[in-house]
Amino acid sequence: MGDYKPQEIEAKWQKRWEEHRVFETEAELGGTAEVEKSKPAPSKPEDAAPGEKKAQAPGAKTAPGAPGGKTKKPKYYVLEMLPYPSGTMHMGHMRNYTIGDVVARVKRMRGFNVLHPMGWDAFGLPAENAAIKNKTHPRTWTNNNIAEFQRTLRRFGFSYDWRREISTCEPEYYRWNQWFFLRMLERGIAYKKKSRVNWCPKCCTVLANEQVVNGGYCWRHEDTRVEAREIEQWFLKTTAYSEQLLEDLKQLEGGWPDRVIAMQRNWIGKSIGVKVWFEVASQESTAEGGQPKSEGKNLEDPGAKAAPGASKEKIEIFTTRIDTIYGASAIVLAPTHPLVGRLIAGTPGQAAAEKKLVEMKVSSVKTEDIATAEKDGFFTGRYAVNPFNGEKVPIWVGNFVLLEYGTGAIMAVPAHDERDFEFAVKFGLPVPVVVSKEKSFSAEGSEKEHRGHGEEKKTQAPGAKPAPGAPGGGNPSAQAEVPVPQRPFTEYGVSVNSGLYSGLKSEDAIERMASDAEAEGFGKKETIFRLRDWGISRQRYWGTPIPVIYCAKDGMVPVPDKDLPVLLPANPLLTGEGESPLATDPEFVNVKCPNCGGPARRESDTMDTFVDSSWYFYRYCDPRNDHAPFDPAKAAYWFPIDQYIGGITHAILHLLYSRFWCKVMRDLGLVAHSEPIARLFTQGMVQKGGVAMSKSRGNVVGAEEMADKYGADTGRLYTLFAAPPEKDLEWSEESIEGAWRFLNRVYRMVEKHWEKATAEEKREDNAESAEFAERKLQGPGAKAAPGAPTQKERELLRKAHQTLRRVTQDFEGRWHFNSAIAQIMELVNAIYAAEPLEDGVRPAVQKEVLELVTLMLAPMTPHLAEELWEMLGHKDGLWTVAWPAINEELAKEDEVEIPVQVNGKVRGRVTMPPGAAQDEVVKRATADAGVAGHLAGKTVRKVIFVQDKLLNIVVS
RNA sequence: GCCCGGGUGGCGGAAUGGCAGACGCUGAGGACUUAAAAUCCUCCGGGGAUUUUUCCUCAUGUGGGUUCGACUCCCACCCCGGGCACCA
Repeated sequence: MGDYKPQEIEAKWQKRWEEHRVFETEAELGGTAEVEKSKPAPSKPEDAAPGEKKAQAPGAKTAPGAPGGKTKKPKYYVLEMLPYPSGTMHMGHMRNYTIGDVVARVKRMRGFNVLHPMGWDAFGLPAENAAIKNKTHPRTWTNNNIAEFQRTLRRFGFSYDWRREISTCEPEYYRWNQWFFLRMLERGIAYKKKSRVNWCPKCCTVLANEQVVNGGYCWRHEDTRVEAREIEQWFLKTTAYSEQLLEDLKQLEGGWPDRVIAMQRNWIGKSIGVKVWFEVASQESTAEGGQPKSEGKNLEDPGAKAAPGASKEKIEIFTTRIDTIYGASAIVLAPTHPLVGRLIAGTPGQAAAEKKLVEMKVSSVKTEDIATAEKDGFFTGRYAVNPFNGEKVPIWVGNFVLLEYGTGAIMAVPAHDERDFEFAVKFGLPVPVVVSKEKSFSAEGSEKEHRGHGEEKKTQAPGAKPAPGAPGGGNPSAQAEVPVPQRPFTEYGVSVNSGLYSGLKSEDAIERMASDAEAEGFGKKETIFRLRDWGISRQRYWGTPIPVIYCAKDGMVPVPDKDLPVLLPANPLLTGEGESPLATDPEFVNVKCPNCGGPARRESDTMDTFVDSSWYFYRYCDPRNDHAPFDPAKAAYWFPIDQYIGGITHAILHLLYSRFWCKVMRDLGLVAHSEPIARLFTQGMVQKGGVAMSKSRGNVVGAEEMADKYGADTGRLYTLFAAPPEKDLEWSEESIEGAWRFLNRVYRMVEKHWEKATAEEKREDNAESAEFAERKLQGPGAKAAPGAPTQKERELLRKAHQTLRRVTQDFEGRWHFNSAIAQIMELVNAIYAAEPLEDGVRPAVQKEVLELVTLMLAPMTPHLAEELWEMLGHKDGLWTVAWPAINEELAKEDEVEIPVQVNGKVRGRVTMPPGAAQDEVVKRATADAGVAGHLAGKTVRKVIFVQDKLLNIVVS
């Protein structure tokens, strides 16, 4: 007799699991041993490499990957997101891995060949920064952290196949990043371009757009504003897959949380519209006084004719609402638009415009302001011609137009766009209405066929003075036939004041006008995406070197496959400032050209670490392959991932890049599928004091300290019980005490009965142990104890099997681990309530009930469950036992209590055998005094009867 | 502004059309103990009636609706959290 000592129990079973290689996958393909034969992960300074120590454990079962041992089990791939080994493991990690581990263990008990691997997202800035600070090597820092993190993971008994461990900073891994890069380079998916980039002065490196958060701050340093710089960068053409990335989201519906799909869709940002070219009117024409020409779609501008030598600039705009083009009262260019300089050259206001432009360019860098900034802009002094009606519209520059999106130029339609309306109000541009909500109005408006007079309908924005560029200003007789809108009307309606198109519904107008624009040669239907290409260049040391060489003679030359991997130099000079550390290392940089053998220079950028995590889950299928990233046959067996589990923080970046990578691999012929992850689960955060745990807030609870205090099983149980897994979890010391008490209560319960139960049972049946396990696999039919069961036995067995039914459901379907635990607690309470068990419950039944409790707890508190299983007299580990089958016969109720309602209020209860017919229930119910009282003197209108559930008598 | 979540006792939460508050925490009381801890047992949403057993009534953010019956479904609104945001 002793107490529950989690530390002892946990160490004992972890050792045994390892000896018996319990968590290793079975061979997915016939033939060779899969993982063992290959080399262990190299260059781990202290930690013994995985795969070594279990070579010949005494009493080990046949190696799962033994030759010819192809498994017949169905596969199941469950994966938690690759951790960055930042040192200590906190409760957020712990919760993530606990959920995954329960799933993995349940699936194993249900007869699946489970792949449940773990590895390290080992490249990245913190290692480099720590190395600079502590004057160590990033590899040393990283590997120390990995060792620490791994020790903690093992302490929690997570059921990983450690043979498959990978670390992305090892050349054996990152050489395949380089290999993929070269394949992408061959296909034009990887390319280099000069671009304005986000520069974090703290990281001293370039950030991806996605890494810029909160409107202009570094995602790592939320207090540091990102600056803009122009640098040559490597990009991966994610935009080549925009349409597929969007389209294939449909495949994920049902398997992924709706909000993640929504966020991805939002991020990709598809817009269907039209590009339209507006010709720029010559300056002479502008000087003429700007009387617009009204020859319909003949675009020849008189000014342009008058000066045939003048170049005809065209401004390309993009719009999703071409139906509003008759309401365009300006063209607005981004301040950084390349045409701006040429347009203002030679205009009277050139000097002022240039000054203004500089101001706007500076302020637009401060992205923080953009969201809240007031609309700003200026008139260039030039006009463009609306190709639909030949009308001249002023060309403006506006701070709200982004060069990066669309064409960097828009047509401003104030009457039908919020943003344009705001701009027009501020600068006094006209607000011509060209879409009406009502049909009758449109008929009226479309009567004037001479489009050239469209401007007569234009009205000044309320309270605004005519702007210099407002054509309405040149027409003093303009009068408001159409009321000045107070708000822009942005919905679809019916076109008005739109020439030939007046009277059309917006949908039809868009279609017709787009087609006409194409036919006339001044427009093109176009779909644009918000998604940008993925900038992967980083000017840092601790990442994958980009395998490219620059030769004075041959230009850019890819590193040949045979020369991979391009290794990181062993001893970099890390300062954290200035140029990339690789660029200043002559041994790394100076290289012979692979083509001509002449002197050349190596690329010194390294890759974004999101590259590492975009395909790592394929490597787990074949982690030691040294001639390919993985064997396609193995990936075909394991993929797609059946269940991926991680934080919502990766809803966009990591998952989008992973989806992109998969499609590239598909096009390379490596995989046949288009989506790598069939099901995604995003667990909630662990909070303390209502906020996420973080070092800066100082509210972190370490996994290690919790294991010290209560043991791993209590920690696991607590995180599962305290909240449903998708919701945030508020850390509570009191609640964890509750979990601890419960496990002690279970332990005491089993301890009290095991000795007697097993001893007596041996007399009855000394082959019980083996047979029990066998029976579990065969399904229902608890071994009938000789003689008729007692009432107490029936009740206990019923409760046990009912619990099993609910717990099975909670594990399989909804992942309501908290209510599964609540059910088991109820069962344990029922067993306590039935004490003394000796009184009326035979040992075999005692044992059956206790075994069910143990088996149901096994996925959640595996160490304790193993210990209890052993206490209950089993020689073979619990890991050999299948999930128990529900015995519906035993679970069935003898009688049910049916609430009886009168007019929907419970007025009594009757106890009936299950399946009792309505007549009988009504008969019994009306005999009930409480019910009868409410029926007296009333007429029964209706009787609602739900078998075994409820009776409702409606009276009046 | 747009798009997602969410709102139930002192607290975490359960119930997805059928007895609201399972299970746990906290709190109160009792048993055991010289005592404490641990353990075991009982009670614990508000209001009211009743000596007690018990009964009535209100209650799942607010207001409507559908239904014999609504935490659950529908409409409108309020509040909280998250994501996106001059996206043309």
